[in-house]
Amino acid sequence: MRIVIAHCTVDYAGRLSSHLPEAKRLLMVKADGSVSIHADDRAYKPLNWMSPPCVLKESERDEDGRVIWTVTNKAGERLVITLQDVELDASHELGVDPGLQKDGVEAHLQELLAEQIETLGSGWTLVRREYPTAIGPVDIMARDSDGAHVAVEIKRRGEIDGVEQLTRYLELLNRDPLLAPVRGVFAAQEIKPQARTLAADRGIECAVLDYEVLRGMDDPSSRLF
Amino acid sequence: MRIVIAHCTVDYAGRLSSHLPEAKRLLMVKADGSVSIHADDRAYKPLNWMSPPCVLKESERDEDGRVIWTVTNKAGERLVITLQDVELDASHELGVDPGLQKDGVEAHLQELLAEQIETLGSGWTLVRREYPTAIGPVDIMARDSDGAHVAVEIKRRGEIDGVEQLTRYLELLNRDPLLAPVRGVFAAQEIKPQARTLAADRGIECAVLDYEVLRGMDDPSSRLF
DNA sequence: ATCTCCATGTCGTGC
DNA sequence: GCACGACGTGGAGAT
Repeated sequence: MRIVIAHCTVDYAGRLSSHLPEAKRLLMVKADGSVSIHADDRAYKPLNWMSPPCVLKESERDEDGRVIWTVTNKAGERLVITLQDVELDASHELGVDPGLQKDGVEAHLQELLAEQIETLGSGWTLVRREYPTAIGPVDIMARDSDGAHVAVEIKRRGEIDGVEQLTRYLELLNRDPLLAPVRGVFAAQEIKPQARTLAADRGIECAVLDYEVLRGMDDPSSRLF
Repeated sequence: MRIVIAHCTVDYAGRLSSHLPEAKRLLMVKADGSVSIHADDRAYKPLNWMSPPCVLKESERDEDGRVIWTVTNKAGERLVITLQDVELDASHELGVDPGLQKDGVEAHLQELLAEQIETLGSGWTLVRREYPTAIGPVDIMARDSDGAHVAVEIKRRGEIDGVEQLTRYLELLNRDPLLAPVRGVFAAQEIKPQARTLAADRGIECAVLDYEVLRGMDDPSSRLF
């Protein structure tokens, strides 16, 4: 990884056009060739960048001490950086990162809820996770205590688009006489009021999931029986 | 801005839990207090981060030469970084950035299309941009050559959620007897097949916009009259 | 503070 | 390769 701190101007032409007036900034060149330009605020987002795969060409220093970096990719996007007054230019070998281990995302919720489908209703049974349909997989397909099918859409945060998604699935599933009528359950750790209202309007039930409880139930050390 | 290159392990507990095993990484502390941790690949995304506003507390060096950074925010999210073998620790004053100037985003498309609404149909007239409704503004409200209202949703890339959005607007607008019937046009630089299919199913027309042409038409230097 | 929607979204995954 | 959905989405603007 190469870290440069310098005054620079930047022009990007690609999916849009953009320009950065001259200012002192951080330039980061990574081992995969990618380049990003950071200001002194916002942890996450660089002001400008080029994602890999891409190629950086560095010009000779001109009579005013300027250097031009031209970063291009296959799609014809182009990032041109003009540097001057370089304060820092450091290269460090970082090696391959072992990567981030995550816990608590939607996949976990789905796993836990599938194992404990009775959380949603007594006597309910799991048909399968990722139940395939023509327009994509339903997170969980289950049957209620009467044997009727229930399509469950799981979100970490339940918002309107999740309800729309489930609505599309239900519309399709209910066209299948072997399945219809299919009930819908919108399950999330948190459900926004607007989503709850829309769900009610569509005849979709809502269920708020408690990740800690689901995980606790799943944790053998916490089981009483 | 403070740049540190060091071996570190990272634990995050907040919206999810995550862990980074020990490896050499770049740590960036910005003037707004935000912290991000970068590996040597992917230009855009840090492995881990804490967005401002947040507070960084740095421990004393322990007997093994380790330092612990604890970054917390108001919401109770917590990022704990254990550093050792610090290779670089550099601070640079960057100042406030003048910011990015953009050209070619949805706002521009909307502006240009509003000026040239006849692109969508001969004899069409603009009612207004950002036409207000109870559930949010419609990008463009127009009238066709028969005087019928047309709601136009503009996207850079037309996907399903854009069609859903327009559908919600149309549902609402068509309840107003002073407006109904309201036609819908889904306009984008590129429309995904699934979105096109859904739009057709909902009786919504699609229009592919050419940004260069719209801009060219708007550019006084290119006008012939 | 909350809600909404855009984004050069990025990133993984399944086809 | 394309398409779809999740993301600690982030970030900006309006209510």
